[in-house]
Amino acid sequence: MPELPEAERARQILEQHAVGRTVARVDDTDAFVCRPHPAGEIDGVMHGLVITGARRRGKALWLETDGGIDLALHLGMSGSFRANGAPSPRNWDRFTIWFTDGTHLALHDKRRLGRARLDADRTRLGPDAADVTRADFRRRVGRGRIAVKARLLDQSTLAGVGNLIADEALWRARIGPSVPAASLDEARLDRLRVELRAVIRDALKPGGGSGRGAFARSRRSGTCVRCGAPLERGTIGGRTTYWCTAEQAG
DNA sequence: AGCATTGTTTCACA
DNA sequence: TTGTGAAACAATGC
Repeated sequence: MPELPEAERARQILEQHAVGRTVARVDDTDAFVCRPHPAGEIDGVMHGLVITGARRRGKALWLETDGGIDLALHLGMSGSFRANGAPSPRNWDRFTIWFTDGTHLALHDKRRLGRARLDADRTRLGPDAADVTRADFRRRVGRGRIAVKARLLDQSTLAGVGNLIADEALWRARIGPSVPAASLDEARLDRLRVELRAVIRDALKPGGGSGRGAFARSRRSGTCVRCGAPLERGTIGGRTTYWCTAEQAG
């Protein structure tokens, strides 16, 4: 599920169930999720620290502590947070923080592509896609021979756009996903930014989500819900991509 | 059985 | 050196 909107919801869970609490113990025994930390290292560092903030940039999440150390958390492809839940089946809780008040918070992640690590490097992360400025968007997205969709998926260009939101925004802006990023003029870049932000805004609403837009219905039916033309399917930027053959020709 | 999956990192190559 | 694309990563669901 996780793209920017899901990451923001996850951040709110952290805000509600972690901020203000003191860490009693951490289960960091999943070596893959906690890479490169050996088991016990995060636990040792976090023990006794108070969580002072829950922050997000794009899909990257992190908890701030009164020890000046950040705990970075990433949902990967299938992660979510469960507060005070019953133990999940098949040990799908990959990382758990217990607090001194008896509550706990678990990173539930079937595929184990989620991450928990200390002092992660966020310097190469671009501006958050939800509030990137028009000038910034033009400069960062509208460059290079790379397909515009691949550019949108690059987290150092913009932070937060994933496969579904990229397809949805390009469809709404009527831009072909494979056109070179630098071939878009300012008007089209502005249009893309407006639609991208609208997609994110809708997905942040209650009942929304990254795969709940109008284009998601087209994707299921194989037909553009706007014009009725068949959708094309291909691979762009390493991800399966759908687009309308009539409206997104160029 | 085989293929696809809403993400990131690493590696090869131009 | 920089930009680009493909493969690898892990596990599940169809």
